[in-house]
Amino acid sequence: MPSNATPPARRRTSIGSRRNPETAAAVLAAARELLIEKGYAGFSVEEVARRAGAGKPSIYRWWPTKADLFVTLYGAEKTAAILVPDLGRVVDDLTRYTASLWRFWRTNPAGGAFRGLIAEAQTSEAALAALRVKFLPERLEPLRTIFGRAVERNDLNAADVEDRIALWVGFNWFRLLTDHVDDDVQAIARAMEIIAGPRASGPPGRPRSGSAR
Amino acid sequence: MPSNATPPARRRTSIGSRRNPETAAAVLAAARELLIEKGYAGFSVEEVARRAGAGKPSIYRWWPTKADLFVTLYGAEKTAAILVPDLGRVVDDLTRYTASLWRFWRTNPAGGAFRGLIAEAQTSEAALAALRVKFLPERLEPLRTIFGRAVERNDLNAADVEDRIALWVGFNWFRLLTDHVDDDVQAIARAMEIIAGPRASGPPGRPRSGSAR
Amino acid sequence: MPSNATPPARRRTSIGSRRNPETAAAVLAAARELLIEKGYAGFSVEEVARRAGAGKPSIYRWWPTKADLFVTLYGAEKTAAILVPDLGRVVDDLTRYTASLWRFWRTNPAGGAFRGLIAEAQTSEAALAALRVKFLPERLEPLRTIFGRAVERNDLNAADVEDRIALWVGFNWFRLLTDHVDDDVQAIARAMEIIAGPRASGPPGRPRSGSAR
Amino acid sequence: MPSNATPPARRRTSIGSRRNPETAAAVLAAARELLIEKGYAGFSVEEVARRAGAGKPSIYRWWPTKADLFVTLYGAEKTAAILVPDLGRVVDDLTRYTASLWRFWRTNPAGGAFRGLIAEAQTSEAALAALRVKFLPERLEPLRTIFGRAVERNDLNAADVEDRIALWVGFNWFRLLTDHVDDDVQAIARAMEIIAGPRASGPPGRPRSGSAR
DNA sequence: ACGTAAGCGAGACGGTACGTCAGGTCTTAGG
DNA sequence: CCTAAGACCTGACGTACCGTCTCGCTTACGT
Repeated sequence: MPSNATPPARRRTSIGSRRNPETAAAVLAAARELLIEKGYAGFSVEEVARRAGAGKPSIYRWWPTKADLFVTLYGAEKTAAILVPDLGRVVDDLTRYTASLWRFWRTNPAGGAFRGLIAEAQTSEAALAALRVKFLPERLEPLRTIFGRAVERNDLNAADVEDRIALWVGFNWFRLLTDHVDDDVQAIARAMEIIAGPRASGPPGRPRSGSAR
Repeated sequence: MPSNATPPARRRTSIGSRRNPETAAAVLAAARELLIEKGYAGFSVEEVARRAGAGKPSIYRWWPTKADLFVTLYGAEKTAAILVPDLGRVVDDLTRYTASLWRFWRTNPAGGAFRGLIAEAQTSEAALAALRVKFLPERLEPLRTIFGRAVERNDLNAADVEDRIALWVGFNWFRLLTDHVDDDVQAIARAMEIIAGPRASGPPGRPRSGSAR
Repeated sequence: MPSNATPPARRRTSIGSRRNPETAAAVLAAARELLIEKGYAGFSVEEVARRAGAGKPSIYRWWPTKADLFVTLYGAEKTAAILVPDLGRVVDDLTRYTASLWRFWRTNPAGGAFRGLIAEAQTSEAALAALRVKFLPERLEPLRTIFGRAVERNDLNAADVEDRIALWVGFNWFRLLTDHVDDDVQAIARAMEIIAGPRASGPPGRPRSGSAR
Repeated sequence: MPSNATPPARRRTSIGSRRNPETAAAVLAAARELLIEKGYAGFSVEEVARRAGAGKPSIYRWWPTKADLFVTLYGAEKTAAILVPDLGRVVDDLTRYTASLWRFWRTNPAGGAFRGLIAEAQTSEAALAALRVKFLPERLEPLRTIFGRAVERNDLNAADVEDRIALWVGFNWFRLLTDHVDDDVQAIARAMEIIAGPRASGPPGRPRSGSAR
């Protein structure tokens, strides 16, 4: 995608009654830049339109919600970004994947886009729906893959997976939303060891032995 | 303080050169109601001022940021709300405490206030700082108590506590921000069992023996 | 022409390299209906195209200006609508003709079309020219006929006619533009008696013999 | 009123909870200029706000409708503009007053404002109401004065006045809306002679004694 | 008989303006 | 010196139309 965004943007003209991919690209490029420059605060559809040399209605035609724009933006960045590791041990996979994800969040506008999406979801019902229905299921695929392998290896109980995924997501959100997605791999690893660890079950008072799985 | 908030609010006048506690109360009451009625979306300082029969500047004088208002509001609600259970087993304590917290979030404006604070923190550096410095440490005291007891009982390693707290916080945020703070105690318990469970450590390929701590 | 306009409109396709009269008819029918339904306010080319099942460019091809559309529309309605009365007395002719015209304006889209044309002329130089050059002269023919007969009868001076026509036009516009084209024939008659009456001339101070009471 | 309008407009600061007259003045000045520069076409609240260095909401607060803005604008110009002549003969008074009015329309933005008001009334019900209720009655006072004197002199029948006023208004609108408010006093005088002349009444077929030329 | 030229529905596009909403600042008047 | 009140600027929101443009189709006409 050419960086034809910020200056008034070379004149694009309509290509008729089908969507103009150049326009879409220009909008996304402008949104990307804006996110880098100003973060989620200071992000506005108005400004995106200005930079992209697009009309606001053209943006609203394709992204009826700011959230939709963030989703697309995030998707565009994520494409071909993070490999799902397969190191034979679930904690290692989780740690590496999480560390990669955080690096991605730190170095791309994606992190900002995601923060924006979550913030938006607090304000708009539509954004919340987008987050829950369109975004999360798709983005959690890698996690399911990693945990799925662990289940196949009999390292984890299949019934646990959703709970562990919820913990993983929460951990990541917490760090992202408090702007703490650093590169402390040790800290990540420690959290992952708990997420992937055995349950603390058994009779009260005795935290149990031979626990999980 | 009388609940004189929502209707045009009985006329308050200045009480001279000292802060008028009635005004502060009316503002908080109005904010409270608004949060209950419409949630964080649909919350605006403008509307609070309208309901409280106060001027916006009066609000901004005492709560320079929306986030400050949320902090006060959340604090006012939480006070004297949730007991820290002591059932002798960390999972049980966590489960009960979490369930209580979620009920609190569902039934008080507190949930909305907290969502608002987090959302605000994505936009404003000041709010983020407030969230991290003033808010979180204070609100996590109960958790430290619960985990502290477990450490004393030798059920958990002291070095783990911060990691487990982070997981617990993330889990709660995730649920809150996706509007999923239901009363499924089973689900809570399952998550808590993982949070309080042993680590998955040990040599690669061997998911651990004699695991946690 | 079938009244196939408002519902999505039976599919018309091109009839080759000549103008498709069905399309023109559908556009005019849709414009007609829209004007009846909503009046000039609420009239938009967009909506006409929607109702006619026509493309906007097809409309702009044949009516480069909204004003042109109104002109056509008004012309189409007026055709074969109002007879020029010949009652032997100019006031009676004027009164009857004016009353007929107002009824026509009330019951046809014509009134809306004319209001639209005048309004458009305030915005567009082209529309103003159309109004002055194409429209007015043609539409005033009946008036010239009526006054012409009066001149032949020696009831009026030929030199007066244009002035009286201007007064008549103004009176009608005033009523149309303030949405007051009612059916109060008495009021019309009174105005016509003045328009067709003798001039108030004579030396200053002496309003002239036999004059106004 | 200083011409402090077009450049971003020297920074005005609020004077507290009472309307800022500087703002009102700046808005009106900007509107005035815009009307002169571009006429009614090309007039937009947006542009007025831009030039006045005012926020759109500030404008809408005080002039809820574009029409209201035109009314104020017209009023501001008219103030101290046209004297009501008293020459002893109604035709002379009308002619002189009308000629003055047209000159005023030609040389001030007022003409544009009035055209805008009328055009607006075709589009918005509110504007139409403003035109009929607020504007016209007030602006026709001079006419009532002139005709009132004629009635007192027994030159005219009191019952005629409203009809003659309607004709006068229509004549003026016609000329204004077709951009024909020239300075042909002869033409004005001829029209006024008819407006102020005797009625053409009497038995059908006999246009009444002493009548038309 | 067939290529070309035009008309057509469709609808995306860049724009401009609309009227509204909220944020946060400022000033007044008064206690 | 604080307070209530609300005007103010700013800037974004999402919507409605404007008039232009291009597509891909269909048809009639001229060769």
